Parts: sequence; structure tokens; C-alpha cells
Amino acid sequence: MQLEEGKEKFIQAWGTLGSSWGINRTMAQVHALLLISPTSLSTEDVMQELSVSRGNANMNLRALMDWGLISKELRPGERKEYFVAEKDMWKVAKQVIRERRKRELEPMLRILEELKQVEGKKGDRDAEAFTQAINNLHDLSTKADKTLNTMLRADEHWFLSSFMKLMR
Amino acid sequence: MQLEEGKEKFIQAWGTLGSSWGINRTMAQVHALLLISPTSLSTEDVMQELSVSRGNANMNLRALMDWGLISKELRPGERKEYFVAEKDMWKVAKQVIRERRKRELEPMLRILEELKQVEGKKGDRDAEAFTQAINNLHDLSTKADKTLNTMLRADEHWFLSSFMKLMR
DNA sequence: TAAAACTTTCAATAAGTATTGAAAGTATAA
DNA sequence: TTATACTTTCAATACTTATTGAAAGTTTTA
Repeated sequence: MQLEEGKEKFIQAWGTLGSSWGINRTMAQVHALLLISPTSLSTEDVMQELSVSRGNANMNLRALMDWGLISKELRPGERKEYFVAEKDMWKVAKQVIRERRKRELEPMLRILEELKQVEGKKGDRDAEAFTQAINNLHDLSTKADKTLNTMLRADEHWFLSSFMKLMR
Repeated sequence: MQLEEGKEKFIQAWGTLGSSWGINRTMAQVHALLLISPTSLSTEDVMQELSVSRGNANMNLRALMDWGLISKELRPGERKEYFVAEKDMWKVAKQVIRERRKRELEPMLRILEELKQVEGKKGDRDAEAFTQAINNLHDLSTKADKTLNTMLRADEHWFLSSFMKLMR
């Protein structure tokens, strides 16, 4: 396969994967583009490469900054802003985990804690099933939260070798 | 908080969480409804409780079956089909991991393998950055795949206690 | 201070996804 | 076999989310 075809394919695939993870397609494509780019790119470059409007490029570049997946790079003597992606995939994965934990897991934990306070007549099957489900879910979520937290503190070597060895 | 309000809140929250994970809101809500129901429910029950159409209820119940998160329950002497959700949250989590691994991680691995074959002139920075990114990603994905595979074989006790102890 | 070079916003619109409901399909019972 | 009790399908439609592009905003340079 030729390089251009490969790039195209990768950008497409990353965009599709993003969609099934609740990430807007263009955002994932911009990320893919920057991941495989040896140099930093401007908004114009992104518009050009992906054939998207200025507004769209701008909005998704900002979103990627919010997620901590890319950063601005200022070239001396130039006014335009350029963007680079973090290239270390383990760092990328950790950052995504960190953000989703903050944006989804933690709010869900707060809701589950609130729902543990639900009152139901003792002996009511509905109330018992509810309490049971909420408690189990809260328990699992708490454990997942702690596990993720630990993973995030671990470095790649630890995660990928010691941990792997232990697991097999 | 009263039981009814709690149920409502949980169904809403689960639906919202689903959306940010690429899962259709109604599907997540049907799942939530069954998770907190002490008895199995029919399509009619689901339509009633969530105020959705027959078509919608049917389609999402099927999708949940495809994901292996709920199953049919036939009541002796009744023609109608009833559905129950797996209540063990660890099993639920494992099943979701299993499915997403199959539906997303594995296809992505196949694509990355294909993209490792991309030809680029030696010394071309673009080609080198591309190859580098693909290789790193393939490497991380393979490791994640193996780790998930191992996790799926582990039982709850192992995962949540031995593993947790080791991690801290 | 004004013009130029850029970035951001946002209302309009397009594109994508989910939902409805009635009709068609299927299986059981009479 | 026909009627009944369900389940499934799917074209039309509603709803949600993403995208555009022009205008407004901001910063730098002359």
C-alpha cells in the first residue's frame, strides 16, 4: 500500500472508532492527522487536509486541547498557531482514561451515592431490587475508579510488563 | 428520595451515560429498567414504562440480547416473551468488554496490521512518522487486547482483591 | 491609529440517528 | 384451517448532532 492511501485509511478508521466511543468523527480525524504528522499543523492545514470548514477545524482543535491530546506550538516569527499531538500512545491512552473518569465515572458515582439514599418500604420487592442493583453498581464503580486511579499512576513499564507477567 | 423518583433518575442517568459511550439512549434505558426490575418484563411493559413505541422497544430489546446483556424468559403457559437482565454487575462489565473488544479492538488491530505494510521512501519524514505512529499504536493495542483477554478470564475475586492489593 | 493577519462565534443548515406506527410476518390455539 | 396473539420490519418522520461560512472579535504590525 502507498503512503497516501495508508494515511487516508488510518484517518478514516480512527474517525470511525471515535464515533463508536462517543467522540465526534471530525475530532478523531483531526487527532489522527496530527498523530501521523511529523510537523505541527495550522488550522489552514487541517482544513485543507480534511476538507472541513474553518469553524469546524477550529472547534475540534479546541476540543482536542481540552482533552489534553494536542497542544499549541508557536513558531518564532509567525503569528499563526500550530498544533502538535502527543505521540506516545501510552500517554494518550492514560489521558483519555483520566478525562473519561473525570467526565463520566465520577459524576455517575455521585448519582449512585444519592440513589443509595432512596427510601422504600421494607419488604417491597421493587425497592429491594432497586437497592440491590444500585449497591452492586456503586461497589463495582468504586472499585473501577480505584483501579483506574492506580493504573494512571503506574508507568508503562510497570503496566505492560510486571502486570502482564503477573496476569498470565 | 422516593423509590419512583430514584428509578426515574437511574434510568435517565444510565441513558445519558450510554450516549457518551456510543450506545443509543433507549437501549441503555431499557437495560437500566431491567436491571432494577425484580421480575422479567414484556415488550408491552417496556413500552409502558419508558413511553416508547413497539418498534423501538422491540429493536432495543433485540440489541440488548445481541450484546448478551439480557435474555428471554418464557413463562409456562404464556405466549408472550419476557426479558431479564443479568444482574451481576461484574458479569455485565465483562460482557461489555468482551463485545467491544470483538467489535472494535479486533477490527482495529486488523487495520493496523494492514497499515504496517505501507511503503514509503526511506528517509521520507512523513513516511517515518506514519510508520512510527502505526507501530506504537499496534503495539499498545496488542497489549491492551492481551490484558483484556486475561481480565476476562479472571474471576471477580481475583480481579478485585488480589489484583487490587498488588496495585496499591 | 489603521490595516492586516489571524481566531472565535453562532445562526442557519445539512447530515446523521432514532423513533413511530401501521402493515407484514410468524407461531400457537381453537 | 382460521383466528388470535403475538413479534418483526421498514418507510416516513422527528429529533439530535455536526458543519458551514460569514461576521465579529482579537492581536500584532506598520
